[in-house]
Amino acid sequence: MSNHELANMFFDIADMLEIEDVQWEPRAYRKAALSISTLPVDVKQLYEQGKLTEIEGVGKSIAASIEEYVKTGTMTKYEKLKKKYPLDFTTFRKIQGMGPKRVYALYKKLRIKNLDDLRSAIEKNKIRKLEGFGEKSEEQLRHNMESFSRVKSERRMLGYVIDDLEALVEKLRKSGFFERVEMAGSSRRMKETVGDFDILAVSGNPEKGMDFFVKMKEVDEVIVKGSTKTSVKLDMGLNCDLRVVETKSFGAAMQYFTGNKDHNVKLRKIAISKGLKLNEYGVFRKEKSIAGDTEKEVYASLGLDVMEPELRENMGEIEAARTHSLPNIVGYGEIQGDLHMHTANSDGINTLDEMLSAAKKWGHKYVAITEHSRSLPVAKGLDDKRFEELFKKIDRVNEKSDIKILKGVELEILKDGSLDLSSQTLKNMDIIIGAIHQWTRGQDRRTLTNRMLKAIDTGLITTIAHPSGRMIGKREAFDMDFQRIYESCKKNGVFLEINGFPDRSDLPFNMVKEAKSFGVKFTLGSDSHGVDHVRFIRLATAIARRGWLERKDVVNTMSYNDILKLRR
DNA sequence: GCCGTTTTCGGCCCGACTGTTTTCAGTCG
Repeated sequence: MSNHELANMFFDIADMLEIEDVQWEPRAYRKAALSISTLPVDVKQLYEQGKLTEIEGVGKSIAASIEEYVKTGTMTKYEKLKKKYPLDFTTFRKIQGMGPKRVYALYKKLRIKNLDDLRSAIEKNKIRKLEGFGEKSEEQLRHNMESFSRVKSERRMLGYVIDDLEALVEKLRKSGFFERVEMAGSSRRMKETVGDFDILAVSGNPEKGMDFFVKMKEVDEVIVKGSTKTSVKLDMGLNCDLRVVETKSFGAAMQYFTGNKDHNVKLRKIAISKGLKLNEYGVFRKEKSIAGDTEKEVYASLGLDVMEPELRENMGEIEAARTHSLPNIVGYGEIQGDLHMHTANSDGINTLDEMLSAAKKWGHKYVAITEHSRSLPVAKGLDDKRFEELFKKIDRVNEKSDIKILKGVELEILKDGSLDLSSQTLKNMDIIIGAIHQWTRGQDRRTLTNRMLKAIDTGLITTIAHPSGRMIGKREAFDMDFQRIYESCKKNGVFLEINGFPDRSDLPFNMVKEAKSFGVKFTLGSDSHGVDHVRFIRLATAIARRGWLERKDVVNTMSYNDILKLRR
């Protein structure tokens, strides 16, 4: 049983209840389904720990359904409804324009149960004759069914698309049709994956502006087009919404479209409690607008300090804003160097010199060169002797280079928690990044946790590389007792890495926030394997910010000399 | 069915766009 499967069942229940015209319950089931589908851990594990109702939107009744399903493999509520509506909701949901009501209308009138039925009905032009449908609806279904356009806009890793997105915004700015263009949505919050892209603009001539937008070469397909809202599919596969608002509403709109959803819902409830109304046009008392041109004003009207976009995840920031206790999160410009980089000496593709000049161009004052160690042969890991040679070379370069190099290693933590190089070699290094890459499959929670704890206890490691081990879309985080690891890191003065390589984005921001509460500090690394990756330090910084880290929590805000002292 | 700065009962975000409608329902974000 996977989270995905369970979430789909609850989405199905929501759809079926909506057909039955049940009030409110569909919303509850959808909310639970959404939380489950984005859960970082296995639901089954939460069930075993008796923590099901800690999931947002899961109460007594839904928890009981999950329990039933875990124990018996069936869910009575689901089965009962499904008997009445034997339809492939999961597939239909992926087709734009096929909501529950239309799905049911097609079933009732044409017995359409699945994609094949739908396809054949469309081929026979049966749908256009139905009440409530017409020729255009049928054409649209034909198109959306074939392209599955909603599915094609899959979540993308921000690190791989953000430069293109920013270039798109810049193009709109330069078009002359807009007075102002800004990025909003999850990319403004610097979320590690984005499902679509929101742009906000002010324009004296929105029709012309929208015309320009839909004709851009980056646009593959127009989904809807109006004078205030236009949605397109970009050639990179992401959907993109452009909204045009008036200047007096710009702050409210930025607030509204930056989100996230839970953050906004909470704000709106606060507004209601104060007798106000909050929407994308402003804050209103009765009909009168009392705030709207700036985000600061909007938040202030609700009794809140304004916060950085990265914090707007409903993770306590609203409470902190109310009590004026928001963190002063680390700035992108405060990062002085990169503490995780590879060159062609191990599995990178560029030379030391090439990496250095790319880092210098980025603005770094120092970088740590941290090649893999010998027990990772796929990455051409170095043994003691080759490290010795590499460090001699680095010493020579350091003498005349204005960008400084820290001598380091990404060191294999072996199967039993011992380290991959002699302590003599390690003593000559400035930074030692302990990493678990292999032999995890056969290890259970206790074994893996102890392996990590043993490595931390050696007192030789500076920081832990990509600590959770997750790979977005490929692999879940390690099953480890992270709280014990945080405690041990704090006790031993070992840092945790925030790895900015998009597929990793590790530690994840919610775990960063938790680790910080244990008093742990962090190193940021791009994990660059080539000059194109140097920019990923920005993503690592974004995760630090989303995890509420301040300047003092981040080692990379220190100078080269201070980091050297730290090691000693 | 869930949840608590409005609450253990009574609310639950709200506006844009589309197509098929002569005033609105459905879908989406």
